[in-house]
Amino acid sequence: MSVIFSRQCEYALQAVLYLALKPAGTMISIKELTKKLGIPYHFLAKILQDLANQGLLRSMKGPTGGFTLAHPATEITLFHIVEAVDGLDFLNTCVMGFPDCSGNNPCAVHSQWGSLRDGIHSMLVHKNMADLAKEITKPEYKSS
Amino acid sequence: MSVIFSRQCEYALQAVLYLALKPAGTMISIKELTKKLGIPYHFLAKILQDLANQGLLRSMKGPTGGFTLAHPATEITLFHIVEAVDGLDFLNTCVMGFPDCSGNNPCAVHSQWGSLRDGIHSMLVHKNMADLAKEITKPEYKSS
DNA sequence: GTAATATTAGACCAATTAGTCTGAAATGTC
DNA sequence: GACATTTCAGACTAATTGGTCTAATATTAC
Repeated sequence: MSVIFSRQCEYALQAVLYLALKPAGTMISIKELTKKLGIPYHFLAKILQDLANQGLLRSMKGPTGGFTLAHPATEITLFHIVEAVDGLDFLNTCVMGFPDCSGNNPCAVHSQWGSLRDGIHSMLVHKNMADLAKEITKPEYKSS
Repeated sequence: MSVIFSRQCEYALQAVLYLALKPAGTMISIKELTKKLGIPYHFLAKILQDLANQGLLRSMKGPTGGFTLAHPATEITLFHIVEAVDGLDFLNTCVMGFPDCSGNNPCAVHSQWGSLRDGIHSMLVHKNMADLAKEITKPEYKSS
């Protein structure tokens, strides 16, 4: 199975984007997220805890508690989330799996894959959560 | 861990390319491939058997036996190999993991990812094994 | 202070992917 | 025909990822 991002990472992207749509500082519970996004409760809990530990989210316990972005939506990019969850190895390793592939010992698709990969990299770096929030049309993100 | 192709698929790409460098019809044993490419013997055996069953390779038993391309190198593309090993779901599914993402219900990066994905798709379709063979500089493919 | 509600921590289980091993079947050489 | 060499088939193990569960801790509201 070819894959770009792990399922964990997909869930993280969905959840952070959901948070980005709420007024800054609004605490959102796992319960609400899991309900709106259809992500398994405990699995999502682990992912959010991890993001909180890495400083991307802030969390608070108790009723009225939940998660919220730790930084302005404009300052959180796709890159930050992917980096935190999946890591960035895929931007530096050979697409054909050669361990020694590099500029002076390139594989047969090195340069062509290189520019595609740069396109992906650039998208990750430039798209922040505020950008994404503007483009949302999906019903699962609408109303509370 | 983000990934484009599974390890199986990477190994398949490496092995098929190796075969493409030999004169058409030359039988290459798993032993030679595993030695030159550093891929675990029995694992590679399974992958090659699978490719043979799917009609991409031809195989023969006994001494002087081995594997060879079932079609001219110009007619085997990256696309064929990826399709046979990993499948092509990643070209049709949402990069953020939304099950209902589509043209009339797009996710926030739908169109931008769409063009990157098309670039990948196009590379897979247009690069055939003969093209790749021409660009080889890697030492593991040199000499016998 | 008590109860309700939320995250936190970590052990645990299930499914998929990666990799190993063994024995059988086919083919070429002597 | 005997033997060496190869693929073939399938069971098996190991590692990673995906997902579940339980008990503890913090916070709010009464």
